[in-house]
Amino acid sequence: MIARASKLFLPTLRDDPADAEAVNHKLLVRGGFVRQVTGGVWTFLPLGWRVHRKVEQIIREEMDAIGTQEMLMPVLTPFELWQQTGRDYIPELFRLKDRKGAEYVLPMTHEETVAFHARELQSYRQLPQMLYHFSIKERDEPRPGKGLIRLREFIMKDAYSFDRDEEGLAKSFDLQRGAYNRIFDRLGLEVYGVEAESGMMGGKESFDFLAPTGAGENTLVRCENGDFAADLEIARGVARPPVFPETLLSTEEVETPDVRTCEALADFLSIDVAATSKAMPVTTDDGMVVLALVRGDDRIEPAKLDAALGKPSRPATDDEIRAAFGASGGSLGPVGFKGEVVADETLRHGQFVAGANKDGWHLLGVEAGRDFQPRFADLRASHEGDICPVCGGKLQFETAIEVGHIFKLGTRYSAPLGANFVDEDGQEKPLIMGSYGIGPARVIAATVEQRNDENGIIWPASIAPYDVHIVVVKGAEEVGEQAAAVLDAAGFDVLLDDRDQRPGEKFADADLIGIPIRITAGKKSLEDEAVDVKDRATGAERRVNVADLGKELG
RNA sequence: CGGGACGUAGCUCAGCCUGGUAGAGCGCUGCCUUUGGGAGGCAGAAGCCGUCGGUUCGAAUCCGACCGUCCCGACCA
Repeated sequence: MIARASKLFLPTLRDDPADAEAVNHKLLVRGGFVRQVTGGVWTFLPLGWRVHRKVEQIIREEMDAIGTQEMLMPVLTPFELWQQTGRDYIPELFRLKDRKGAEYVLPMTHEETVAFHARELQSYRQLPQMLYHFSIKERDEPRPGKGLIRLREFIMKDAYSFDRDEEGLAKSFDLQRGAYNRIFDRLGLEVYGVEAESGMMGGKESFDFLAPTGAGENTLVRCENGDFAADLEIARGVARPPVFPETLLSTEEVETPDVRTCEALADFLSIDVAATSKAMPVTTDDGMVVLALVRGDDRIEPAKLDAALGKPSRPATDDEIRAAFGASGGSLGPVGFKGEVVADETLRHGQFVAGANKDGWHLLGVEAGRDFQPRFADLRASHEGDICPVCGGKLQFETAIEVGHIFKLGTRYSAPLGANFVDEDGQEKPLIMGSYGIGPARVIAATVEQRNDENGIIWPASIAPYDVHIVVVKGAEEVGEQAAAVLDAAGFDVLLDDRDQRPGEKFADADLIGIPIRITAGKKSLEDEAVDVKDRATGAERRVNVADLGKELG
């Protein structure tokens, strides 16, 4: 196939768009791949859509290869289905009414709809089943942005598995996980599969696929020795051991005027900040004030705290703190507090300095179990300097894009929607479900974030919009056409830049667009019926006879 | 939802403080010239200065509200 640049809708830009910060945003807009219509809502222009379809095709092939069947479910969905699963409250859910007043949602994912169809699976003899589709998802995100990373409307491949039991689900899950690894491999993306939080999807186990990039919304924690990787939200790094002061037989009050932070406290007392404790009072959604306690050098990871509490929480207000502690922030501690105390595992052993619940005073030698009775949980956010739980190596932190997420759902959707089957024993049981999502737009964003230089994008061959970009310099039109014809006959997709532009502009556009192979047809090579072939990634250039192009690039 | 920045031609921006005929570069149209890394010349087209309201003889400019975009935070399958 030969596409002529002179005929394409391919609006490249010389400058970065003013409102772009993320690299993927800048380069995809400048390269004429995409345009934003409104916040978080984008059009894929012809060039960008070619990339999108290539990404889809790789996903499609790997889904098909493990027996997942492609279908298509609608966007417009009865609200009732979401009421039945109790997901009708989700703030990100777009809702609308038709002219008769009937209510609909624009779904953010299709568990409800696919479970609705799965009601037609009636016997264990029909299991397992795996279904998928590519379809538009709608999410009323409070803060869309960062180019194609956080969108309000996007296409997702979502697959669903249906099994008779947990064992079957484990097999389906492994099949999908294997397919995901092959997909990311073919996409040329650096991706790490890690344990993850399930969030509002429910279910028991989930696995995130994180692509480390310059822009992103997740943090990938990795051991320098490559034996540990996790999402920061659940990463369990090992904190360094504190240097404790002398052990005390009982707590001692100490006056600490104007000390507001743990660092200041440690300075004031001349002790290791890791030997202090940090109190964070939170209010749960049922109105209880709970004291969360971590080491002075740690920060609380809210996702972990909520998981430990089993319910959402928010920082307590000043009034709530006064009422519960009789002191204000900066001097709070667990000793004497009447409510529940949840302490991080790092506080299990040793004596720490804690607030005395008296403004301007702290307690020395506070010991869990002796001076207060906490419930222990993993609350602390891992941070740089933590130690790998596997090998003791150093943990490294990287910003990452979540490009895929797979879940073991169990009966979370099948039970409320009545998607049951009759098992071998004659009993009716809910289907055991899994769901498996991947967003091509995020794949594209992550690819651009990972593969670019100061001149533009460097696509991997597997998803490049075209295979070869031919730059025709004035006077070499004939050779350019010949080269295009030879490559076309050899099965390559060719972008032929036949525009009436100066060569510099064409080279700049070629670098920006980032097709892996650039061919220049110009006077330099004209006399020997040859062209210059340049590798976008390495910059290596060589001269090839037009007749040999098919063989040389094959 | 909190904090911040911004909104003027297709794009990137100046003008605003100190109110008085709306500007530049790039791009676009025509012609000339040039052609292996975003050339040059001549001539042109192109903007309801985000919207609404207020102040004023007069508002891109001052004031207010709203809308939109981007960033940080909260939130997030």
